[in-house]
Amino acid sequence: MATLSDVARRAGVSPATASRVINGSSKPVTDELRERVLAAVAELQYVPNAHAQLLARSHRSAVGVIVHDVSDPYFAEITRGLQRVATDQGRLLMICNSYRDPDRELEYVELLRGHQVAALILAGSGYHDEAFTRQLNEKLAAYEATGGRVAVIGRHEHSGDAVMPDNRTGGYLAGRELCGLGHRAIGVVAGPRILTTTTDRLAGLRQALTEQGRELPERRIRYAEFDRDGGAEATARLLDADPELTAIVALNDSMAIGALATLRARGLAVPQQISVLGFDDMPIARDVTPALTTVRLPLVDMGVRAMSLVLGVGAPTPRVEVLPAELVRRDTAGPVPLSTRATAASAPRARRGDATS
Amino acid sequence: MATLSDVARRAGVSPATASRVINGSSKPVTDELRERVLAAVAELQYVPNAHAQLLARSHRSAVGVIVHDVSDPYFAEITRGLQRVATDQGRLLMICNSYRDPDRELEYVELLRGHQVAALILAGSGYHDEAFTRQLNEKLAAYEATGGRVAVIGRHEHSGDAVMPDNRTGGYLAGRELCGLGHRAIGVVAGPRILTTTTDRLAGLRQALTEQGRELPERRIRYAEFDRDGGAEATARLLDADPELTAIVALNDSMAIGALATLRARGLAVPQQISVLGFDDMPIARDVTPALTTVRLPLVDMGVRAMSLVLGVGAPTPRVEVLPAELVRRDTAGPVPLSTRATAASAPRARRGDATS
DNA sequence: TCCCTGCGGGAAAGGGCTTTCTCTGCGGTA
DNA sequence: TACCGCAGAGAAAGCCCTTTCCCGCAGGGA
Repeated sequence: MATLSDVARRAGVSPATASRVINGSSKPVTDELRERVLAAVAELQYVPNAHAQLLARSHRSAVGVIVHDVSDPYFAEITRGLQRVATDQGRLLMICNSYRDPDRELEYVELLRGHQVAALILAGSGYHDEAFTRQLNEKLAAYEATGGRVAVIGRHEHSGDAVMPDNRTGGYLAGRELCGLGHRAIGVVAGPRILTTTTDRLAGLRQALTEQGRELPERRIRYAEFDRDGGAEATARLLDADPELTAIVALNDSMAIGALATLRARGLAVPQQISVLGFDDMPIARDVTPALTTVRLPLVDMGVRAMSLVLGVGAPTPRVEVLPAELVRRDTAGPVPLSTRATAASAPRARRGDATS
Repeated sequence: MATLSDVARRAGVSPATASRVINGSSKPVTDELRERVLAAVAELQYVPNAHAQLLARSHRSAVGVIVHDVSDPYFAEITRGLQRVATDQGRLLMICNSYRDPDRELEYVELLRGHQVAALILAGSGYHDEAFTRQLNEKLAAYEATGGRVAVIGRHEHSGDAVMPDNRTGGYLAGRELCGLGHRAIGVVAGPRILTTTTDRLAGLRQALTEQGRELPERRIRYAEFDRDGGAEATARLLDADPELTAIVALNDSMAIGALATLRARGLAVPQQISVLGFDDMPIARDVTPALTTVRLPLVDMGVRAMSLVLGVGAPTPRVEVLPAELVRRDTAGPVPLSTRATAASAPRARRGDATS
């Protein structure tokens, strides 16, 4: 690879001058030398070594992002928001997928710190795990002590700036909607119980039901992976245990899509025989049939806010922005069937839950 | 930020020794010194400066990837394959989204070169654009001249290693299937015509129709963005111009989903009144209703192959691996309606194509 | 006893760039 | 004419690591 001194030699100037031309330094360089340098750059196909630059420059520019999985639409939307602001400010983003593995999350904090990022954004649910939370906070604190900025999206564990979707109210809205439609036997297809997102949404849901004098017993909750297959499988288990269910709340849209798949495989009509509610309102929610009734979260906006917090001026006290959840009525939630499911014929048949495959 | 010499000073050793302990060098260090260094690292929360490391180490380890958009399921799947191999070999991936902007693609090649990546993978369609192709090839050649490895996925423009989905045969399969079902009035919802992926798929489709003595006139093709909204909009335009259509081929699944949305909005039953075929078989294809009949591409495998090519031993002559396309029959393609759409009542009504919103 | 060997450790030379500081030479002022 | 100031260019000091090279020392063989 050609280096800066190669360029300088070829142009007959010092490396200092070459550097100034290439970076558009404020220091003036005569046009003739400038031309010569530019010509040499073109001839040698010179590209500056980014590591050397970053090492030599004192100021940090890139921003590190840790998400569970960018290809998950939930995070894809958040990332879109992050990108928008970052691009506007000429920042590069380094995005890492933790795949919901706490250890990997910890590793990535180190890695990004090692890459001298100016700021760090952690998006995704927190964990009910004391030891992990403490470790993470230590690492974040160490990073902040050296001037790094940190913001989290959707997790409580960090004491600094945060953008929080109102998961609890979202759960509440889902519960209230279903109660309003007359449902009593409501099952929940939940994400991993170790995630705070799961428990927050569940708490809101439970509160709504309790207020209406109904209940949400543990036996009507199934925990699984927060994805399509997890939703399909959890729905199958739920139905097997309790064929009387008239509604299912999935704690995110991916799971809801899995739930719809299982219901379809079992021949249960949505929403005539059973209602389904999702959560997040990812783009695909409107394209499934029937279109998914769900709780919308302003995902892109969450990303925008978080990035703005972290790139803007710091605040003496932590800022927490809570973004509201909102119910989006589409076609998967309807009134409770009059006969309360006298027609639950197919449930026992399809025991194996093969919709998951 | 603490530096290596801070650690060394605190441990009372030389930076060389500290470095050896931290990196697990092959050179032996006595246990006592090792302990002291490790203690200092912990106390100072030391994290090595990645840029300094990369600069000091001669060998390059990271791999650069340029895709159109990771959050697009097509590329998410490919990326999954890339990741799998890279992780196995302890390589870091730097993933960049070009958002189908050729200039951005060029920029990212430079950027990644500047970051000293060991290899470069470009995934996504090529462009029918001489000037761009030449520029890109120059840049890639310059990179390869300095020992970089390059592989492309799904584009012909580079003369080196390549992994190619068999787009043409895929298009052919789609066409043959539709012909077999008796369709004659077939419309195409296509991606941007500047993309080779679009033209390759179209070519295969056209070949199949021609073989069956049918034709695919330009007026039955609509070009739009390669995404859901593009598909919805193109379908609306197609239907407005030609209400006699009995089948629509969308050149990728996202567009197919948009097409289904438009058809639903217009009250056209799929597949009873009109058939729809997709392309790619992204995961969501089986979850829409009716489940999408589509042409499957082995996306994950494409990623695996490309990464293997680029990390394995080089070959004197370029290797091109063509991966086969395969028709997946689900529920959106059916026989041509007997009455050849006497019931096309709703098409003129919904002129505005408001399903796109 | 002497020399050689090998082990554990440090000194120092990069790696490629930015940026401060220094130097030269010119035009302008007193 | 002597001096000052400044524009424009270069020298050199880092930035933070890794790794080679070298040195001192202890142990073993002759």
